[in-house]
Order: sequence, then C-alpha cells, then structure tokens
Amino acid sequence: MKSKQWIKPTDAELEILQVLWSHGPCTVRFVNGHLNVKKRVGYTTTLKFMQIMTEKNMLGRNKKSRTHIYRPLIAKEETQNLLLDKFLLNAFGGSAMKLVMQALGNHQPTQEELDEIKAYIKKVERSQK
Amino acid sequence: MKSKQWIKPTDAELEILQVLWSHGPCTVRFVNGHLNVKKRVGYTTTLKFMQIMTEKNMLGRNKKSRTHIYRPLIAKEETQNLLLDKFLLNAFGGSAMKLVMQALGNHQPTQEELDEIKAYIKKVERSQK
DNA sequence: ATTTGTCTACGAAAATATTCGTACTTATAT
DNA sequence: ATATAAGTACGAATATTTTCGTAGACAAAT
Repeated sequence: MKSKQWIKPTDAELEILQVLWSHGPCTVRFVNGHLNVKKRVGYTTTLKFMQIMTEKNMLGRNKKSRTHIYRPLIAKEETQNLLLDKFLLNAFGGSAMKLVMQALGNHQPTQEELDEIKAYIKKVERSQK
Repeated sequence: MKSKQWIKPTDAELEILQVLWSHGPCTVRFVNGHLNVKKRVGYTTTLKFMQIMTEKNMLGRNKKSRTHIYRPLIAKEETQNLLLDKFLLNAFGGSAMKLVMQALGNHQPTQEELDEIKAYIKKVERSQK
C-alpha cells in the first residue's frame, strides 16, 4: 500500500523483518543476536542490511540515542501477501488451490487447525449465498 | 528424495521448469518462445540457463539430433514442496496455517474449490480417528 | 586521562544470478 | 557450391545479494 513502489525484500531482509515484527522495535545487536540462533552472521553484516533497508524505506529508526532503534515500516500481513502472490506465480503457476492443498498435505494440521479452516470456509460460503 | 543434494531452482530456472512441466520435453526455442510471452528474453540466455540446469542435473537432454530435446529431471510436486517449505520458513515463520488462511483469503476460492478442501479435511479427520 | 568496548558509516570484496555476444558447426535453400 | 538460417558452446559483462573489514565517534571503566 502507500504510494510507494513495492520492493520485494530479499531472504536476508525478510529474516530481519521477522525479528522486528515479532519483537517490537529493537537494536541491531538484538536483531543480530536472534539471527545468530540459526546461523552465524557478523554484527556489521546485520548493521549494513538494516541501514540498506532504512534507505529503501523498509525500516525506520530513532537516532536520538547513540544506539539506534529500528522499526519496520512495512506491515507483516501486507508484505506476506505480496510475497505470497509472487511465490504463487513463480512456483505454483498462480494456482492458489494447489498451494493450499500441498501446504495442508505437508504439514499435518491439528484438529484445531482443521476446525479453523472449516470455520473459515463456512464463513465464505455464507457470504457467497 | 533421491540421494541428490537439493539445489533450489532460481526464479529464472523455475520459469523454464514450468514450461517443461506443462508441455513435455522440448527444445530451447520452444521454451524461449514461451518465456517471451511474458517478457523479452534472448535466445542464448535461455539456452545458457538450460545448459546450466543440465549441469546441475535439473534437466536431462537428448543430443541425438542437432536440436537438443530437454526434459525435467526433478518432479514438479516434489520441487514445489521443497520450495514451499523454504518459503514457509522465510516468509511465514514456518506457520503453514497462516499461509493457508492468507492464500484462501486472497484468492476468492470457488465453491468447487471449497468443496475440494472440505473433502480433503474429511479425509484427514477420518484417518486421524 | 587513557584504555577498552560498543556503535555507526562506508567501501568494497565475495558469492550468486542474469544476460548476451561471438565463434563455430551443421542443416537448408537457392 | 554458396549463402543463409538455426543450433550449440562458452566466455564474460552486468546486476544483485550477501558478507565483512576498517575507521572514527563516543561512552564506560580503570
């Protein structure tokens, strides 16, 4: 949304966004710490990315204190939706249903999750009548 | 599957795979023609990719005639599944349900599609008892 | 006050992915 | 037989993404 051009976050950028989305605004050190749980990443690498992302207007930052505080400027759901559209086209030739079925098939949904989907379907069906 | 190392196809490679998956084995010219429906791509670009993909064992080719015939060596569903897993992790923090719900929400499923999902859910529920 | 640690800025190397030109070979048409 | 068209091989230029080292500023600890 916004009048901004959409820039697709790269994989590395997405990892950073995940951290910012789940925790609130935070420092480079904090983000880097989280990334390092999964794989080794240098501090200045993370810093550089976050600076680049700030330039791209993906992140904003508070520079008041020496240690800058970063926050996401793009919303989680919206970003995921756009990425999903691209992925759908790239990998599934645009067929959402194929993707949904495979996602369900691969990830053993729990009964609660199944119920959630059923509820969703009911809602859609009602609104379609 | 297979004992092979999994190499994630790039976006450009995926576009080529799509063509090979939907039509059968075909020539570089045929693939290039299809790619050019969407965007302009040089013939030798496509050729180069298909050669690289052959080296990576993503494609096989029949060199009997001067015009080589290429075929995919990796299966569509399997490839999609692996890409889906990666995408799920990258973009949705691993939550398949989030992805499914958003995919459904964004793409106005038809009644037939909803029925398909319902049938699938029933099947899963039966097998879980 | 001097050392030590933490932070940002920035340039640039390294790794990947994409694109194409050129050379050479082999058919095909004149 | 000769020119033209269509193919492959391959090197290399571009573009993009990822990674990090180094320098300088600033604060905290000794």
